[in-house]
Amino acid sequence: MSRFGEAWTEGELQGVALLFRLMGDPTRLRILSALSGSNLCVKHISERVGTSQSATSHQLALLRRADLVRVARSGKSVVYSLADDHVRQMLELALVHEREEGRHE
Amino acid sequence: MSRFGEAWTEGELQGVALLFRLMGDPTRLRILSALSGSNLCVKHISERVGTSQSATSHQLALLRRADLVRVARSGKSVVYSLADDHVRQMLELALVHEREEGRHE
DNA sequence: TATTCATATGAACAACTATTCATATGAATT
DNA sequence: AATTCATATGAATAGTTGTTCATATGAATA
Repeated sequence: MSRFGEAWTEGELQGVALLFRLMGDPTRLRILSALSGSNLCVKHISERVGTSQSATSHQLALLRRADLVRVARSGKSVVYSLADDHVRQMLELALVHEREEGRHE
Repeated sequence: MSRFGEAWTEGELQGVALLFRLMGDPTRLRILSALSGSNLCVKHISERVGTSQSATSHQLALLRRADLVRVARSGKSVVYSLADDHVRQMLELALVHEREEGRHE
């Protein structure tokens, strides 16, 4: 479990880098964090996160393309949810790490 | 375990965002991936990752400040290692996620 | 089918960041 | 103490990216 370091192909490395990069933006992280609580439509995400409809949609498109979130239509609105449990686990791990290092007031 | 979404403070959010952002750069990810195999000095990291000594050192400084890696002097060289097991786990989770989604050739 | 409402998309600009090149630092060895 | 070798740092530049504003799309309802 500790020696998977050498096994990365170039494609995997780029993919994982993209994944982390996408999670590393405050707006997108807020979106993911919101979605970790409940599935939400774009409007609600936008309100909750505090970003414009357009900005929210742009970011959701990125998250969608990277399979970090899933989409489903419900009536007039489009509902987003976290792609799977890995995403949830990564968010949680990062939070735990952050709290342990404790570099925030 | 699935309802920690609301609990994020601003400081935590920024901290976690920084964490992911740092892991989201190909060069830094290569560094972390290399360190997940074994502890290495700057020179060896530089060779292994294929970046200049300067670039490597700059990136290591960022990783160090965010507590993603640890430092120890050994003779003339400075040896870097992953900060803790959370980092290793995050790398592994991301890789698993990436492989499952399988968007790489 | 016409209209509406929610979401998506495109172009452009501002802000951020990774690398390079040059040089500084500083522990270890002589 | 002087020198060397590994690492760190600073400034500048080029490339990347998030937001805004304007507008397009398109499913759902009347």
